[in-house]
Formats: sequence, C-alpha cells, structure tokens
Amino acid sequence: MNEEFLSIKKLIRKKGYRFTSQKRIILEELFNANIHLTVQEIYNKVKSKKVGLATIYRTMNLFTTIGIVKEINVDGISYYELKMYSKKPLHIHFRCSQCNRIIDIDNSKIDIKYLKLNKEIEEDQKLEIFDANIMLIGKCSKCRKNSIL
Amino acid sequence: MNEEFLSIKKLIRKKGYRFTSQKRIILEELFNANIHLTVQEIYNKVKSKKVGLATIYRTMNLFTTIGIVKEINVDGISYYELKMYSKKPLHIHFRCSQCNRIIDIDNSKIDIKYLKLNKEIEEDQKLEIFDANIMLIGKCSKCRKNSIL
DNA sequence: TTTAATGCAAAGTGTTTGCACTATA
DNA sequence: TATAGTGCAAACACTTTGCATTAAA
Repeated sequence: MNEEFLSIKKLIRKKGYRFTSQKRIILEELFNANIHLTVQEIYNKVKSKKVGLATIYRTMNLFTTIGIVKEINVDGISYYELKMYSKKPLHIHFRCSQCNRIIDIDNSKIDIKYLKLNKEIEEDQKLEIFDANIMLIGKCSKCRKNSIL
Repeated sequence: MNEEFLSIKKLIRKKGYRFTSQKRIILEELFNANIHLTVQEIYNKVKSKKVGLATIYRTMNLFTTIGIVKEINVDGISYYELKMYSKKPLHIHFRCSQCNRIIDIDNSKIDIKYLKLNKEIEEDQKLEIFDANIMLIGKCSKCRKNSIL
C-alpha cells in the first residue's frame, strides 16, 4: 500500500467516516485506472467483490465532497478521477465527436497558460476560481488520419 | 420578426424539417431569454401554448444537431442557448458554488486569448477543435462581498 | 394529400433513498 | 457494542420512444 493511498485513508477517517472494505476496493480501482471512470465502469470491475451499485454512488459522492476525486459530466454521465496528489492541478479534457473517446490534454506549458488566464478572469470579474471544467470537442488525431485515408 | 429569426427558419427548412408553430414558439423563447435555459424552464414558459414536454426535448435535440443552439451540461442537467449569429463565438461560463448562479464571462480580450490557446492545443496535439465547454467554479463577486460583511 | 411532427403516456436510464442487516471503530 | 455504512429494491428525475392524431408543405 503506497503513501498516497494511506493518506487518503487517513483523510477519510479524519473527516469522521469509516474506512470500509468497499471504500478500499473502489479506491484501488481509481488508482489502477488512473483515468476517468463512470460509476457503471467501477461497478463492472468490483461487483464480483460484493460491492453494490448504490454504495459506489454514495462513495463517489462522498469522495467528491471531501475532494478525493473530481467529477466531470459529459452528456449527463458523471466521470470520476483521482484529484488529490495528482501531478496535474488542472487539466483539459478533449472529446472526439466522431469516436467519442475522451483524452487528457497533457502539456504543462498549456496548463500554465490556462492558469494565467484564470488569474486574469479573477481580477477582471472580481471573483474567485477554485476549479475548472474544460471540455474541448472536435476530431482527434486518429479520426483525422482515418478520414484522410 | 427579425432577420436572424428568419434565417434560422430558413435553415430548418433547408435541412428538410418543417417549421412548425411549436418550433417557432420555442425559438421565440430562446430569443427572449438570451441566456441558457433548461428544457423545464422552456416548458414552464410555453405549456400554456399547447407545447408538450416531449416536443421541447425533440426540438432541442434537433436544434443542437443542426447547430442552432449550444448545449452545456451542469450536474447532469442540460442548458441550451442560441449559438448561431451570436456575437460570442465561444464563451466561458462561471458557476458560483455558493449561490449556484451561472454567469457568462463577458470579456472579448479573454475570449481572444482563449481562442489562441485552443489553436496552440490543436497544433500541439494534432487535433481539430470545433467547440469548447468551459465551466469555471468558484465564488462570485456578490457572495464574496456577503461573506466579508 | 402526403407524411413529418406532435401530444400523451409508457418505457428507459442514471441516480438517490428507506430500511433491515452488517461490520467498523 | 453502538452506530455508520451497506445491499437491495423501490422511488426519483430527466429523457426518449411508440402510436394515434394533427398540421405543414
């Protein structure tokens, strides 16, 4: 069990919740996946281990509230990904409208520019930004290649 | 009836759909509102005019497909706003996590910077961006003031 | 007149909740 | 051992769909 895992366990306890075997199993899946998962996807992975669907919903809501995961919503479906201890403080998602794949835009130079832009918005509008959901929609490199062939 | 309205009517016809009284009524509400509306909000405004809920769902799906409206999804609920002929080609939404109000970030300087950043992502990742959903989450100026008092 | 679009109600899908039971602290 | 958390099924909220009817072209 690694350090990050242990400190999440500690956080759950500190907030007054019990660290149940279900929470551990779900958390392990989030660590393994290291990408956004839907409740249904998590359920498919853990149903054999006697974890009910309602528990996953409840757990993901709890994890979102205490800041363990980040929720992004696409076409009415929620995707969750580990937020704490992530190397990426903010990141940009891209959805291909052709193959519906969701990919992360992984480029720290762009992230930094984006964070600067957020700062600018904060000053201009006199507000505070805690978080950002950015979903770009377009055609991914694979689908572009295929349409040329 | 203004020019924009007429060209949307023309577009619907050109795409092979009928311009029904229901589509006209819904379109009028979108013009009046000039802000994101949910299906339920539209329904409350038009139910007295004999427009059914299912028709609004069908119409909003059609309008989204042919590019008349833009759909943004917040916590699983879809909001629609007129897209065509809008002065703003892209715009950034902000949701206050305290009062849950959604506001538009209206600043063309920021929009231009954002569009440039999109160009950069396109080149970096070899993809094409058609559209962007940007939702910033934080505390709005009003709630910030109130929490100081 | 033809047939796309509508209204209604039923079905579908993702999520939440009440309650008896289980297991953590 | 006390009570938060769970599994299950029922309830919920938003959305889609089948079908008879209506109205646009």
